[in-house]
Amino acid sequence: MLTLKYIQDNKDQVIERLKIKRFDAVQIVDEIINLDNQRKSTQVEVEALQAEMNSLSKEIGQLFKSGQMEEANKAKARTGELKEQIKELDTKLSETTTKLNEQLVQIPNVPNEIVPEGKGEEDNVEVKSGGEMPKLENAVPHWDLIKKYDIIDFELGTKITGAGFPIYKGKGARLQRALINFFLDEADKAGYGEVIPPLLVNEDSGFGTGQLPDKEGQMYHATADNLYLIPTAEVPVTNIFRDVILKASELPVKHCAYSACFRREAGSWGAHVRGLNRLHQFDKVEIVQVAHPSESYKILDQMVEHVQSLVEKLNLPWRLLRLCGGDISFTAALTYDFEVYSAAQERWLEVSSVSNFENYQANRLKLRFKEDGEKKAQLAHTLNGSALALPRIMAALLENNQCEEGIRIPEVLIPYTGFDIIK
RNA sequence: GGAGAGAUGGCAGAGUGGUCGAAUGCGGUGGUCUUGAAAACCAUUGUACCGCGAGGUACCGGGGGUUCGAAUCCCUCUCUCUCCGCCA
Repeated sequence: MLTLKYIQDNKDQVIERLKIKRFDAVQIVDEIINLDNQRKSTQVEVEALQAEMNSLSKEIGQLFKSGQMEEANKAKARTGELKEQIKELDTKLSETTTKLNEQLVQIPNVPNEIVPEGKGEEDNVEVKSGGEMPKLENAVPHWDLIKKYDIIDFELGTKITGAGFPIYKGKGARLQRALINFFLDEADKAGYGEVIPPLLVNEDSGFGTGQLPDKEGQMYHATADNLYLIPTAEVPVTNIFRDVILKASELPVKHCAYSACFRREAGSWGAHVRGLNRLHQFDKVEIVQVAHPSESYKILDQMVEHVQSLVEKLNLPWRLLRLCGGDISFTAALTYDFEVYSAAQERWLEVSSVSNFENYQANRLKLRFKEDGEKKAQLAHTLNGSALALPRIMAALLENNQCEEGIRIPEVLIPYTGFDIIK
């Protein structure tokens, strides 16, 4: 969430910039400022009373000690009213604080200046692109290829779990594992320390990265234990740093993680979601960084370059989009999407989303750092990106590399798969 | 799953109703000494909010209660450890 101070100091700017995210902040910002003023004045009142109570209690203690019972009891009588008042104001204070936080959490992150205006996908701006478009005639879509070569079985997954939980088989499973290992190795080379995080997280973690309370319905919820299945490794990995104060010299912290990801995708089924295009469970390698605020945009570029190197090594035609205000997520300040071209579907598929959250997540996480010699901790910046999400990469690889003999495996993956063609 | 013990500052570990935001040790930081370092010695060392400041308030796992007053007593939740059971 945004910090109160930022909202107070930049009220007009916040309202103006959030228009790009198509969020009308006029009313809520006023309400927040009002609530905070109310909170402050109530707090001042309570604390004055508490101070009085504290000193009175000390007096009483002294009186008892020196045996002045009568005086002591007289003083005790005075505390009753104070107690009442404190209790009343205390309730008011916590109510105000709760309301304030409820409002604060509802304001999206302020987009960076370079976020383009726009309503949705169609207004995203292409920044750059690369790779060669495959020249194929009568390209077969991946959902037919996987049947032909028996490498992924959707029906079997449906039987065992439900739609959107495919079973990878034989060379399909092997290719999946090859991609995971390739992505992890590349991340390792780029200096990202690997972690294997839990796949279920508690409520605090869901809140820390912004999935809760906003996107509650998007996550699978294990209600018996009140745990959520992670929609992305971003959640557990970023939450490593919840309530942490780092040294400035430790920044940036770089992590990567492979995990299965679980998404309910409620209400989002329809056209364009055949085959591997949209799943309830999928694999992804995620990269996460905690950065110094002065460096976070430089680091965002580095992360984009890292992802670019991956799609290039896989020989996939790619393009990089800067998300417009209408398409960028609630918590991000700036997001780049990578898309790869899928030859048979003749469309671009999103395979990575790389974002700078500035201090929006850090403020929820209480993730701070201290400058050398400084006493005051300040909020760090968090960033993350997919590097990469597997299913659509798989889809594009299968479709783009199909030929008479079978499906050719990209050079870089052969050491991982142990075969160079699926036939 | 059953029984018991526990949760205190970066760490270890005192503190069982007031003088406790909290002893002591270690660690960290600054300094003295030294050619430099180590050792020793001295000082300093939690977070947040309010206030221009002096200062005030809150926090001893979370929440609630008793009391004029709670780290300390009571209830409850979570977590950790030990033993038993089950188990990859």
